[in-house]
Amino acid sequence: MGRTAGRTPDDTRRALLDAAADAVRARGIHASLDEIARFAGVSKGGLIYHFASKDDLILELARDQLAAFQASIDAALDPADTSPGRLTRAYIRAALTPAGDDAAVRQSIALITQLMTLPAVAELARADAERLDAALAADGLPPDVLALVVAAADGMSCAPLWGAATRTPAHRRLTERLLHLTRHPELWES
Amino acid sequence: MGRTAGRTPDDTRRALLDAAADAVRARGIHASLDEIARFAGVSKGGLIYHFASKDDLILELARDQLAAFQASIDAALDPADTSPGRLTRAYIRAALTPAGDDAAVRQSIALITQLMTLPAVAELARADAERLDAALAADGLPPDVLALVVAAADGMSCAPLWGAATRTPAHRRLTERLLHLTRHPELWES
DNA sequence: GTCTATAAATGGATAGAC
DNA sequence: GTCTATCCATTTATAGAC
Repeated sequence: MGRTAGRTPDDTRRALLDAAADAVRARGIHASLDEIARFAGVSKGGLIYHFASKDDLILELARDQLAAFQASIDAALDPADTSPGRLTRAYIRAALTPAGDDAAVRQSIALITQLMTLPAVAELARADAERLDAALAADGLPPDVLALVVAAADGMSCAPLWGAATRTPAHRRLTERLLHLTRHPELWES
Repeated sequence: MGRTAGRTPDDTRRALLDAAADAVRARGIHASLDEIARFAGVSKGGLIYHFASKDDLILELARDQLAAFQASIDAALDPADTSPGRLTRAYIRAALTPAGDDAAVRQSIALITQLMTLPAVAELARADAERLDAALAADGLPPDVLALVVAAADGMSCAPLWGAATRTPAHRRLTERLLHLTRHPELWES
């Protein structure tokens, strides 16, 4: 008894994580458990059954978001591309192209900054960034070119944070130019 | 009566804004008024005398931070430099060099993201970014070069947000390279 | 101009019913 | 497996003393 027809515990958990993401995006990290729970169609008590505390919920949400970004990098890997810089190209595409419904991926940057209010999340994100940096460093590009390309991609993907204009022709051209540079690093090194 | 010896109302206001900045950096946007007030050496009641509400305090703090960043750009303007790109170079220096005690300027990025939880602050920051973008667009550099250089500077200055490594040799080299590019835009345009 | 005391609201978490 | 009811801590904001 008690099981709501048509929703498994995993479904409920998924719904709660999604609701938490929406609520935090909209209201910031202080979105209340009550708000999140109602948004997911459960009660506050129901939420607490699935996540032991608010901190626990936020930490799991952070894990979920970081995993989603990594998944979008993996999805952007071109199997036919075996040249140096293939991971870097996937990173650029994942960070800058609104592929699929990945407008969400862009927004998740703003979300992560909210989640990082929690020290445990900050540490998780730091470790994740370190892992990614190491992988990129081993991607076969000259360090100077890698630094430029990653910085530019990060800068463009952060722009929405400030409400700056994005998806302008200049930005699209720049994205292409960065991808081109990873294939011809000598253009920058020379 | 009542006036605490040796501190004018403006001094108190300044102390409260500084304390709020410290508290929000340390504890996030949910730092309590009580905390902030004690840190500034006033009572909660004293704080509320100077700022009508917490939202008011946060909004004024955001104005203060944006003005400080603009001031550091102005300070980085080279009077002897009259070539196209002089404002862009000042922007790069302000965003990337820890001049003076401007380690605070770097940290203020993380602070602003916290403050943007407040919709009024988000709007303020958006308008400020728009103003800055317009000024940079009128700086005389080819749009493609401007887009690259600003994106790369933004990306490097955002890196600490993720706890990523910063001030590495590669970053210092990249900063110099970006400044160089603003003086020789044909290197990228060609 | 600043403080104390307190009101009023909200949020996180627990206990136990169903 | 989920909900209701409730407790307790925290927080913003007010009222009024000094």
